[in-house]
Formats: sequence, C-alpha cells, structure tokens
Amino acid sequence: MSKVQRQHAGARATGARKPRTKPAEVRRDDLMDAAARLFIAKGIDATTIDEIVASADVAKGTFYHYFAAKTDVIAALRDRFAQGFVARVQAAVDACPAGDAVGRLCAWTAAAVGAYLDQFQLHDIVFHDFGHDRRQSAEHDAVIDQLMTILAAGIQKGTWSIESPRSTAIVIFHGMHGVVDDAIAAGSPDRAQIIDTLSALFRRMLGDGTSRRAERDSA
Amino acid sequence: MSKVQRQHAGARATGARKPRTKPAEVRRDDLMDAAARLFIAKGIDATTIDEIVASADVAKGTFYHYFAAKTDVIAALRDRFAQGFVARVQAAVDACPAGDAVGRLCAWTAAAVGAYLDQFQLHDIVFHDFGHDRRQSAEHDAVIDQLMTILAAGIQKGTWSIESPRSTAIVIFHGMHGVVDDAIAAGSPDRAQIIDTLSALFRRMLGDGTSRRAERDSA
Amino acid sequence: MSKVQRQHAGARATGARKPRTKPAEVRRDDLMDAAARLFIAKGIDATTIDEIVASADVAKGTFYHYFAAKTDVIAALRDRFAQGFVARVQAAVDACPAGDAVGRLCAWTAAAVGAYLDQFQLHDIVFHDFGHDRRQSAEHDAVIDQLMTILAAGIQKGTWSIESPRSTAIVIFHGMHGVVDDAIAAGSPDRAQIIDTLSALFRRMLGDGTSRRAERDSA
Amino acid sequence: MSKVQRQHAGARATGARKPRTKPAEVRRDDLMDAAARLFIAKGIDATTIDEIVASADVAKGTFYHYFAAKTDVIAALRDRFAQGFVARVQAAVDACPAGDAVGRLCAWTAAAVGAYLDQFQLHDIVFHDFGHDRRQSAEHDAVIDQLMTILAAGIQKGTWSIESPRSTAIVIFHGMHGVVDDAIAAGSPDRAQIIDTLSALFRRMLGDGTSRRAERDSA
DNA sequence: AATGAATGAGCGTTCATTCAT
DNA sequence: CATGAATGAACGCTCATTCAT
Repeated sequence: MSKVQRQHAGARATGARKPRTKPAEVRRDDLMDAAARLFIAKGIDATTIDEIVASADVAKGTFYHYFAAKTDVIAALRDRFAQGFVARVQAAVDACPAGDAVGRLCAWTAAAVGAYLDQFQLHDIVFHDFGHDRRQSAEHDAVIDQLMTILAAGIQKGTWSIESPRSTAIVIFHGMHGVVDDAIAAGSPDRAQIIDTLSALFRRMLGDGTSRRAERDSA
Repeated sequence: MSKVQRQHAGARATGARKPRTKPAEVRRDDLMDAAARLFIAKGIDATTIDEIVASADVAKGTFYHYFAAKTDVIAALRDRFAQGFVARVQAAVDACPAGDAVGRLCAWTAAAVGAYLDQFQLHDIVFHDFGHDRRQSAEHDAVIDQLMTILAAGIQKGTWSIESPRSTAIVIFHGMHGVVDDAIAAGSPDRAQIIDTLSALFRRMLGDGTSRRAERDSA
Repeated sequence: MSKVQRQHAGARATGARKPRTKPAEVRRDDLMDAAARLFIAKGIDATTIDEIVASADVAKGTFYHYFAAKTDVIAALRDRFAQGFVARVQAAVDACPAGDAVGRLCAWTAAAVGAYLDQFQLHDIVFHDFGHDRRQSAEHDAVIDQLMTILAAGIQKGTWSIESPRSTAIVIFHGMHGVVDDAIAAGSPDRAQIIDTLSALFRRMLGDGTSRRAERDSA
Repeated sequence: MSKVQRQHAGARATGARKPRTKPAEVRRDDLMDAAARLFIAKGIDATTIDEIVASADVAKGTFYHYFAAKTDVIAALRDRFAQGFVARVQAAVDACPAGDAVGRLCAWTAAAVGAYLDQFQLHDIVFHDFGHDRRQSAEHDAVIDQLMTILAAGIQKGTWSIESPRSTAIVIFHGMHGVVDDAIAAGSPDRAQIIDTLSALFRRMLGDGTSRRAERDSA
C-alpha cells in the first residue's frame, strides 16, 4: 500500500539533522557492540531494534542500512565470535612446539576453557537459535577440525592410538563445554582446576602413555 | 476469507454442539501431544495456541483449563521427556548385574544413545529455552547422578580410578550428546558403531583395566 | 521470536474490559461499514487499521478476528457492493415484462445509472486495485452477463440484430460508466437526462426499429 | 548479509569512481524508462526508489536531481504516454481526407485500439491513481475532444445526426477501452476483429446511413 | 468442563527524502 | 552533476491471555 503521501513529515520537521557520517565498518561495529551488550543483558527477544539504535546512537533506519533484519546482527555476531574463539585457541596451541602433541592438547584445553569462560554469555546468545541447536555450525566444525589436527599429529607420532579421531574430538569439545557449564552453574569456576581435571581425563582417554605411567607410579 | 466465517459455518452447521467431554488426563495428553507435534514441526515460537487447540480439536479456553500459560506445556513436555529418558536408561542399566560396573556403563551408553536418537527432536524443543541453555536442568542433574552412581560403584570395586567423578560423568554425558548430534547431522546414524566408539572412549577415560589390557594384547 | 514474556502486560493492567460481545455478523458489518466510511473519506492507503477499529469501537485484535488482513475488508466490501449492484439492477429489469426487450434495456440503463450514481464513491474504492484494473472481475462479468441476457432476448424476438452481443454489452456498460463519470466530474449530474441520452444511443446502436422510425418521422 | 558490505565491496574494488555524467535529458529518460519497467513489472507501490536508481544505474540522490518526488515520475510518465497516444491517433485520423467523416472515425477506432493494445500495461500504471480514477484527466479530455471534432465534422456534413456529441464520444472512448480490455483478459486479442466490431457498432450508433443501408441490403 | 469473541500493547520493518561531500 | 549514508515517522499484524456464557 502506498505510503508516498504521508512519508517523511518528520524528517522535514526535525530540521537540524547532521549526518554524523562514520566509516561504514565503525558504524557496523557500533551497532553490533550495542546489540551484543543488550542481548546479553536482556536476551535477544526482549531486545528491540529501538533499544539497539538508541544504544548505538543512530536512527532506526541506520540499523537497516547495515543489517537486513534483526537476525542478521545475530549472524554477524556469531561469525565474529567464532572467528575470535578459534583464533585465540589456535594462537595458544601454536605457542607449543609442533612436535609436542600432549602439550598442544593441554594448550588447547586451557585456551578453550579460558576463552569459553570469558565469553560464555555471548556464546549462549549467538548459538542459541542456530541451525539444529548445536548440531552443525561453522564454529563447531572449525573447532572440531582444530582438535582433529592436534590429535592426528599425536597419532602419527605414536603418542596416542585412537580409532575414531572425530568422535574423540567431539567428546573433548563437548566434554569441555559441559564441565565448564557445570562450573559456571555451580558458582565461581576455578579455571586451573577445570583445566587440570579435563587435561587428565582427555589424556587418559587418548591412551596417553604419560598419564598411564603416572597412574601406575602413583599406585 | 475471515476466520470467523469458517468457524461460524461449522458451528452453525452442527447445530447443538455436544460437550465432547473427555477425561482430564486424556484431554491434557491430547493437548501435549498436539503441542509436541507442532513444536517439532515448526518450532515453539512459530506455534500458536490457536494451532495447538485446532490440532487437539478443542476450543482456546480449554487450553487454559489445563495449562496456565504456553510455557507450561513446554515444562510439562520437558518433565515427561526427562522422566521417560531417565527411566528408559535406568531400566537398561538395571538389566546388568549390580556388580558389573563396566557392563552397566556400557548399558548406560547404549541406552542413552538409543533414547537420544529416538527423541532428539523433542529433546531439542523442550530443552531449547530452558534455564541458562544447557547449564542446570532437572534432566541433566538426574542423568549426571545416574552416571555418578554407576561410576561410584566401579570406583568402589576398584575397577576404575578417577579423581573427579562428576567431571567424568559430565564429559560422558556431553560427549555422548555431541557424538550423537554429529552422527545425526552427518546423515544416517549407525547406532551400534556410535555405541562401540563411545564405550571404548569412555572405558579408556576411566582407566578401565579391561580396555588397557585389550590394547596391550592387541599390540 | 518469542513474544511470550512480554505478552499482555496491558490487558491485565486495563482491568475493566467487558467483552461487549455482539453477533459475529453484526460486528463484521460494523467493521465493514466503518472501513467503507473511512476509505471513501480518505482513501484506502491513508486509512489505518487503528482508525477503522476506533470508528467501529472495538480493539485492534477484533479486526483481525474478522479479517485476515486489510485487503480482506476491501474484498468483502467489493463482494457486498457487486451483489447489491447486480441485485438492484436486476430487480428493476424484472419489473418490465419479459417480452419487452427495449423496455428491459431502458430499465437496465436507468437502474444502472441510478445505482452507480448512488454508489460511485464506494465503487471507486472497491474496484481500485482489483485484478488487472477493470479487466476481469466478478461484478463486471455478472453485469455483462445480465446485459447479454437482455440483448439475447431482443435478438431472438427480432427486435435487434447485432453480430457481437458481448462487445455490445461491454460498450453499453463501459459507455454508461464513462458518461456517468463525466457527469459526476462536470458537477451536478441530471439523472433523467443521462438516462435519456444513453437509452437513445444504445437503442440506435442496437438497430432498434423504434428509434430508427422515430428518427425518420422526425426528419 | 548486509547491503553495506556488498555496496562497499563494489565501491572499494572500483577504486576511483568515474563521474559517468550524461546529458540531462538522457539521464531523465533513463530514470523514466527504468521506473516504467519496474512499475509495470511490480506495481508502483511495490517499486522503491532504490530499485529505480539501481535499474538506471545511478545513485539515489540523482533521482532527486531530476524528480522532486516519486509521484513526479508517474506524472512525467503519464504526460509522455498521453502525448504519444493522442499524437499517434491523430496522425492516423489525419491520413484520411478531411471530408470523410466515416473514414476518419474508422481510422480513429483502428488507431486507438492499436495504440491501447500496444501500451495498455503502461496505461494502467500511469492512470491508476490519477484523479478520481478515470473521471477527469488530461489524456481523457484530449481524446474526447479529438473524437468530438470528428463527430462535429460528420454532423455538419449531414452524415450523422446525434443529439449529444459529448456523450457519444464518451461512449465510443470507453466502449473501445472496455472491449479491448475484455479481449486482453480473454487471451490473444485479434485487432482486426476488434476494430471491425467496434466500427460497426459506432457507425450504427451514429445513425450512419451507410451501415443502415448495408443492413437493409443484406436482409 | 468447555467455549470463542474480545482484548491491546508491542515490535519489526519500510522507504521517501535530505544533504554534506 | 552525482553520490549514498543517515534519517525517523508510520503501520500492519501477532498472539497470549481473559472471561462471560
């Protein structure tokens, strides 16, 4: 239906509207930051576009200049999150010598626990309605691949012997999520302890000779 | 065409409406079944009360006789699901001798994988918006307790030696979820293989002498 | 997106909301009447649902209880208009003896001019966006059929001889519309004169012996 | 994906944007052509300025260099259409000897049918929301005047005797529109036949001796 | 127990128009 | 001439919930 006739009585009336133009990237980030802040604080559904634009200090139309729909910001936030997570963990892993499979897995565990603990609120937001819940996702796949690469190196060196690297990687990733979630739910999570517990479990699951010997020795 | 015309055409044609009274339990289950069907088919938010009552063939007001709000059906569905899941798994576990910790864990794994595969769609629905995502939930706690009981028996018998039974239980539970999810996402899940893979991983993680010996023997 | 949480703070807050239930037909007509009034006064696009419900003194939701969308009222109004037009004209035609083809055509002309003059504003509204403008429509077809029936009777009796009854009927119908539109545009339309002028033109176009003889005589 | 990303990718890739200046008339016509194309394809209301400028390959602001508002393009399109229609028909009429009233009317009918069939889609667009629908318009008046001039010549020569030339002209014009519309709606319109049918009807309506004599002879 | 008409606050989205560059 | 980021008023529509019958 035609809206031509009544369009824009307002814009004309306001008068002093300076464009306050910013580089597109900055504007876009402003909007994403504002959205993330509000989504975490009150949830996605309870956050209105009006609140987002108010928080980013732009007009409503500007939001739709950068995002086609509300769901688009969520997707953008998800991409940003996933990229950051993988990059952060990878950096920690790469700080270990390429040959030290056990060290790299421990580094992965420590970095993943840390990154997840630092960002779990945003994580919950951006992965809440995505795809078939937690089945299938870019972040998920990237992390699983990351883990499988570490496992493959250890297997090749003979450090570990596992039949299904993919399933193992999945158990590690989801186990990590579960244990951290449990710690968050319980109250004040102790990072060092979570990392120790998980590292021990994972190394044992991988048939790590070191952990087995340690057990035997301590027995 | 307005909704009213259709409704009225029907009402008028029938003449005297019979009360069609059903036992409360049946009505309630009808509504829950209708809701579950629709929730799975189109998602919770996209399902309206109108659709639920239409599917259950009752009037709108009837819905509010049995549930105080839309969220109540979800909660009722969640309880029904959780009870069924735990009961089904427990039955399988109890089919193993009380002393056979390894057997009981394998039974748990097999039953949990089976139950989850059979119900994952409903699972996704009822746990989607619950609490802080997957942190904290009745089902979760019940299952973790169930697992911890199995682990405790094995630890006491000396079959397994683990430091953090709770974390171990969580890794098992979430690992199972993750691997099954991955199989669902991949296409046609092979139950037997999933169960074998998981059982092997879990036994190794528990420091199961049997699995270790098996490894050594095969080496 | 879920609106469950914020739903209906208002309904609860208002307190005293008496249902003021009316028979569905009456409510529906109230809404249609209010819509027609506003559509004529300010145009369809400029009329908001808010105005319609305010004018009909019901809540916004009530509108959507009876009509699925704004376009639905227009369609309902169109049906009501078309039925009324055809019925009114047919009644006038049927007041003439079945054998008097000329009389029936004159009756058609007079009644159509009258009905159109009485309702042209609503006519403009309801047929404005319909189909391919004025090509193809239920009302159009019904009226053309009505006219063709009259013509067919006259042809069979030998009163008229025309090759293309359909085209003739269309010229009559559209000619009538055009002349009445012109009279409306010009200012105060004189019904009797319009009817006389049109009747004379149409009878001549039909090769009406009467009109031809009249011409010859007056010559 | 946000619009901005796409836009920027393009803008950035191109680097220095060439001014791509065109003569004002050409730009204006480009915009009108783009608008006409889109209006016909999706309707006026459904066509946005964004789409028009995208189709004409200019920036949004450029549109407002040439037209003060969206309605202005429609008006410009209407003028262009009306001028073209009248000119085309007039040229055909003027190809007949000034004294041959019947020939000139036939020429008018043939040319009008042809022009309308060639342009009915644009016709529908530009006259859709104009004035009181089809009552009153520049094109309308110009065509009616054109027809009345032809009729006046025939009346003066004694070829025709009609009391209300204006009403007759209107019936001819609207009758033509109606019959062509009907043919369009019916499917593949046969121009020659439409023209023959209309010419016969119109000549009879005008009391054309030729057509009357032809009838008598064939009887 | 069952019905279904009525409610109404609220939100996402659209898009013509402006103007600094 | 040309650009395109920014504006913001306006509106259709949804749907959980109530309550008189």
